[in-house]
Amino acid sequence: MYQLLIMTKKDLHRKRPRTEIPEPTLRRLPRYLHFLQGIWEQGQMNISAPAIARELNYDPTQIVKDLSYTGAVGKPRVGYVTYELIRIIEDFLSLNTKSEAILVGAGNLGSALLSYDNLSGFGIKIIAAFDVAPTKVGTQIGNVSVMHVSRLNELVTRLKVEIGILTTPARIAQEAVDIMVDAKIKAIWNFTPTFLQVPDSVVVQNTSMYANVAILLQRLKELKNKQYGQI
Amino acid sequence: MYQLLIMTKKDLHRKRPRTEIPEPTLRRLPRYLHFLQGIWEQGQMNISAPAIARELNYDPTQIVKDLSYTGAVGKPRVGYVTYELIRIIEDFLSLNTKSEAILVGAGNLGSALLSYDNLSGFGIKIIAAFDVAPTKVGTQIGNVSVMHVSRLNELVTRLKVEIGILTTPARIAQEAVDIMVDAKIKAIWNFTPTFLQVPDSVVVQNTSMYANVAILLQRLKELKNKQYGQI
DNA sequence: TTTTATTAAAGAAAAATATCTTTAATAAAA
DNA sequence: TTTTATTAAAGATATTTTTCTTTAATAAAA
Repeated sequence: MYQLLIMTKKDLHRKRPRTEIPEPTLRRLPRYLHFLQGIWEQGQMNISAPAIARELNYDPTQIVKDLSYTGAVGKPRVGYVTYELIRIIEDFLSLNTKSEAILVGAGNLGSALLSYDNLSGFGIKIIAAFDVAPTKVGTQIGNVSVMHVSRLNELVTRLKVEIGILTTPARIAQEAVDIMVDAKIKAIWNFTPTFLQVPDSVVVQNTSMYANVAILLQRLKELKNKQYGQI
Repeated sequence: MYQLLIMTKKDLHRKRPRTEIPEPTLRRLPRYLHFLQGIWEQGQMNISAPAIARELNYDPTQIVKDLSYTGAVGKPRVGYVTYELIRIIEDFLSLNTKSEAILVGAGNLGSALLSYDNLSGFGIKIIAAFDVAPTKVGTQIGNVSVMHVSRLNELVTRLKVEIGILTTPARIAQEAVDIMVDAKIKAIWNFTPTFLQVPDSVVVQNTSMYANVAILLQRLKELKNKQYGQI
């Protein structure tokens, strides 16, 4: 992911100590949050790390470590204050400050995200969509206007949008990214299976349906092998 | 993920050596595949691991290791035969044998997946969808019929469907999963933020939009800190 | 042919991550 | 009050994953 030629990964980590949250932790935090919201609705005022661990089938110390990244501190014999912990995690994940984003590629997946209400539920608000198809341009999908890509730069620059969601066909993904980077987009959520070329000043998060299917099918295969193997 | 009480993870791995493909590998394989399809279309007959590594910014030996899991072997000084490698990876990921799946929850995200043509492009074919809303039941979304959940068990059992896609609201996710498990679904692709309780004989693949947004926003935050921090 | 450069493959080392262990704090019970 | 059980936090260990190193193979060039 890092495009380093001279620096090794070791050097990189020496340069910025403790600033980078481990990705596994970031993947678990939303899960904790959802669980906490559930028990909060049921009126549970406090929760301990071991209790969370039991419910979610995790290691208790892992939960303590993950939570410590957010700055949350618990009390011995009591645990964490449920609503405080929820607020701390939400703040930490920037889920409260709705970041504005634009979307490029209003095809199947793009339209889905545009009309997917829940998207606003996790810190991102799509304020505009872009496409090239005349059938799409000028329409509204889920309260968001679809404009021609030629207007991307002007709008993004003017409104200082930092996040771009990429849902174009893979074929033209890099082209779309170049336009985004040109308009000073700083973070790209990539739903295409393309490996994007971007400068170091831009972060890319890949959400590959392919990868998820691959893992699911593989685990299913392994499960079957295991069962037949046991006899 | 494994619900073991007496066995430790160590024991587990001792029991099935070399059967479990590392998840990072499974995440990278589809990326290699996409890249290979690209160069194949451009008429490139052979490709070496170091060449792939240069293009995708990976470590060359990591690519060799990942590919060796699929059984692919390359020739020194030539590399791999492009089309053979594509076929081997596709076979390995079961992308050629379209597995049949059902979908539960025909809301925003569910409808999106139903009308998302590409889904069939990666080894899964949704043959039926289920919901409870009278406005949904009886309709067709992307050539797939939406039926009432009460018909799930009969249909899944009769057609021996093994894969279930979960796109219900989080609130009723576990309920829906119980129905799926009851109907002998063996693999669940979970798009809800819920932690699902399933028996050991069922595999779950979580695709959490929340987690992806969390990672993206965090990396963006870190990027800004880094830039301001440098001055 | 013989040499040379390039490569896959296998094994070792390093880094990242998860799990286990110990310690200190503290609320609840005696 | 004093004791006890439970807990968070910190540190140590183990595991997993990635990266580095070495070796052997072989196609292309001399």
